[in-house]
Amino acid sequence: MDRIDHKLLNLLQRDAARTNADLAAEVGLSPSSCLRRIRRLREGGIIDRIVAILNPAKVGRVLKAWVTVELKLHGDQHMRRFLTLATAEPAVATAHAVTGSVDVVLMLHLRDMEEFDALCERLFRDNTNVARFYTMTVIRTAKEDMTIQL
Amino acid sequence: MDRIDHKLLNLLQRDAARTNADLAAEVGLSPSSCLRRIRRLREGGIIDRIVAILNPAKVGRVLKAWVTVELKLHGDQHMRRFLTLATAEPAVATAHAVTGSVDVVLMLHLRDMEEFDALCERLFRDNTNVARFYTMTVIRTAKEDMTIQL
DNA sequence: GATTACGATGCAATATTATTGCACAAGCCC
DNA sequence: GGGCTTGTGCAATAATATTGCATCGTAATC
Repeated sequence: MDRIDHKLLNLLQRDAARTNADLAAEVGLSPSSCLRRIRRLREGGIIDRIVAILNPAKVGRVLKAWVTVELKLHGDQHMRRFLTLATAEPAVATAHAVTGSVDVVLMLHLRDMEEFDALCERLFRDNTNVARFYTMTVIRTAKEDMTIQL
Repeated sequence: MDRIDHKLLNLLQRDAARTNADLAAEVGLSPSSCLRRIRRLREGGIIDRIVAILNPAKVGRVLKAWVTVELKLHGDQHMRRFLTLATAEPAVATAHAVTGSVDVVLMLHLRDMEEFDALCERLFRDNTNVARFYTMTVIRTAKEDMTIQL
């Protein structure tokens, strides 16, 4: 993991559709060396996967929201059960168990408020283990990378 | 945007490194047709970009945390200024202005607590416009897709 | 109902790109 | 220095993407 690897990772996090020859030129290597480095990064699990990022608005997911959740019962079983419920929902993009004033943080990608309402019904109101939840609707997205600057 | 497009998008969100022939077989199309669909999806902006997702732990970003921020002054200028500060930080993965009990939600990818401390110093304590901030450290990640199920 | 126009499809040819074998050079340990 | 490992570039090869073209199905128009 030297300087060139870092450079490659930064480039690939921005655009992984470029040709290998292109990348090689930018980092100052021959295509074959460059390819071998990238393969090493993939096989070593440094690069977890290559994915397509969709434009949420163009596929009808215009609303984004954070929801923080307080559970009533905090045992591992109860936490696990709630997380299972949450991850099963297509609208739930991320679900994390956290420390702090709440127990779970969810990120939602929604079509409209109706979908949100339905989701709440399933996830919060029916489930007796949710003590309280706080919704934060996104007004503006200033940054949204899964990128890790190296 | 028919059934096949949806299928392609779902597959590409999971793994965009597959060969076109592979994808074509899975959705039941010839390679050429499949390729033309994918190109249309890219050119139409449905597919925003293709990126490499790194394994945070393998590049030394072992801590993940959410921080919700309350600002003192809520004008557009002040909001904008804070978001600019935040997005400039490499450790800040996402930054959103939101409605609700707080004004901004940040997602952080951190090396260690020292980095967190330094970040707080720059972003929260020095900046007089932050009234309060709440840190939620991630214990467990149950789901973390940027994927949008279609 | 026939006809036209349009878009999507598959096949085959071609162009691009990834991949591998190999020889060489740099760094490192003994 | 000698042997070892690791990374490199070049050139040949394999794999893959891309394009041109004929065809098919569908829907709109007359």
